[in-house]
Amino acid sequence: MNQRRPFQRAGEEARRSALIEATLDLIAEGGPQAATVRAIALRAGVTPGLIRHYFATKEDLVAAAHETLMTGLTEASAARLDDLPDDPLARLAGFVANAVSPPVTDPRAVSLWAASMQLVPRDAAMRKVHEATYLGFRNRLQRMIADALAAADRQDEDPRALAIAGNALLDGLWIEAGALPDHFKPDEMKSIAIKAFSRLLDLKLPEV
Amino acid sequence: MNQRRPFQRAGEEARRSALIEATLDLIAEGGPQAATVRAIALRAGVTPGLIRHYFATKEDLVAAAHETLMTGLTEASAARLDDLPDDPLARLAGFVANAVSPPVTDPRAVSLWAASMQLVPRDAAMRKVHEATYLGFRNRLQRMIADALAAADRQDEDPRALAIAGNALLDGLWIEAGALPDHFKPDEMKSIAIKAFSRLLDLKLPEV
DNA sequence: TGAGTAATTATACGCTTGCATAATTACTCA
DNA sequence: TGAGTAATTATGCAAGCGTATAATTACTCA
Repeated sequence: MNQRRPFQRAGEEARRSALIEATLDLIAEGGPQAATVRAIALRAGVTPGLIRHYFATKEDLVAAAHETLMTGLTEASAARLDDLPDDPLARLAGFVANAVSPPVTDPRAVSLWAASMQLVPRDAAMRKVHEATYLGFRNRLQRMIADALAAADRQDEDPRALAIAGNALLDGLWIEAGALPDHFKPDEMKSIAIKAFSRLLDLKLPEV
Repeated sequence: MNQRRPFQRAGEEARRSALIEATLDLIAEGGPQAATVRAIALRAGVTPGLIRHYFATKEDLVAAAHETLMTGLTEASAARLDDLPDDPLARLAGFVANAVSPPVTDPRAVSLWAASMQLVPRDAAMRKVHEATYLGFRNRLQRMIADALAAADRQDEDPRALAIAGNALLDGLWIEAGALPDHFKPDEMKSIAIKAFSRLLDLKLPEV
C-alpha cells in the first residue's frame, strides 16, 4: 500500500452539507448528469467512498440536495422580512420587489429550481417537499396581503385566492428574470410586479 | 453472422420524430437520466446505431427533443385559438381559462418543461429557443389584451407590461396546477385566473 | 430483373458509472 | 500512553454508457 493522502475528520453535519453543496454546484454548472459520485467527491474535497458513508445511495444525496435547495429558496425570502418596513403596504411592496429582483432573481437559482421541479410530478417525496415550500411561501404572502387589506379596511376580499394569484405572478416573473436576464430592463420587473399587485389587490402599493 | 431482425425503411422525418418522441417519453417517465441511447432506440423500435444515423450525437437528439417540447407547448395554446369566441373579452377569458385547465395543465408537461428549463440558463441555444417561445406566447397574449382594452375604449394602458404580468401569472398557475394536481379544487385555477386578469386589466372578464 | 445505394441491424470498444470492500489513520478517552 | 473506533482513503468490480464500424438487406430505378 502506497502513501495515503493525509486527512482530517469532520462532523457528520459538515460533511453532509459539503457534499450537498458540491452536488448543487455541479448541477448548476453542468446539469444533473454532471453530478457523478467522483465529481461530487472531488468538489467536496473527499474521495468517492465517503459519499456512501454519509448517504445510502448517490440518489439519496441528490434528493437531499434538491430538498436543501427548495427549502433554501423559501428561507432566503424569509430572511429578508426583517429588513422590511412595518407599514403593511410598504412591507408587502418591499416583499414583492425583493422577490423579482437580484439577488433573489438569479440564473443559477432558476436552473437548480427547474432541475428540482422536473422531479416533482414523478417523485412523491419531492412533491411533498415542494408542496411544503410552496405553501410556506404562499401563506407568508397571504398574511401580508391580509395585513395590507386590513390596513385599508378591506374585508371584502379572499386573501387565499389573492395569494395564489400573487404567488403565481411572482413565480412567473422570477423564472423569466432568471432565465432571460438580458431580456428585461433594470428594475422593470420590480415596477411591473408592484403595479400588478396594486391592481390585484385594488390597493395603491408604494413604488420601492 | 446470425439471423438479423427484419426491418422496414422509413423516411428521415418519421425517424427523427419517433426518436424525439421516444426521448421525451423517457424523460417524462424517468427524468433525463432515463433517456439513454439504448432506451431511446428500444422505445422508438429501432436499434441504437440508428440514432447516430439521424443525429450527430445523443446530445443533439436530446436538444432537439427539448426544442420540440418547448415549441409544442406554445403551439398547443395556438391551436385552441380557433375555438374561442370572437368577442375580445370572451376570447381573452377563454384563452386564460384554457391555459390553466386540463389538458393544458398536465404533470407530464410540467416535468418535461422543467427538464428543458434547467438547460436555459446554461445553454445559449436552449435560451434562444425559450426566448422565442416565451415571446411568441406573450405577444399573442398582448394582442388579445390590447383587443380587450380597445373594445372597452381603454387607451390609458401599457399592454406590454400587462402581458408580461399576465403571462407570468399564467405560467405560475400552470406550473402549480401541473406540479400539485390534487392541491386545488376543480376549476379553482380557472376562477382565480379569470378574476386576477379582470383585476390586472380593470375589466370585467366573463366567467368561462 | 438486377445493380446500386443507403437505411438498418449487429457487434465491439474504451471509458465511465455507482457501489462494494479492505486497509489505514486520526481522533477520543481511560 | 495506548487501545479502540470510526472516519477516510484507496482500490476494484460489474454493468452500462455513447460512439464507431462493418455487414446485411430493403428499396428504387433503369
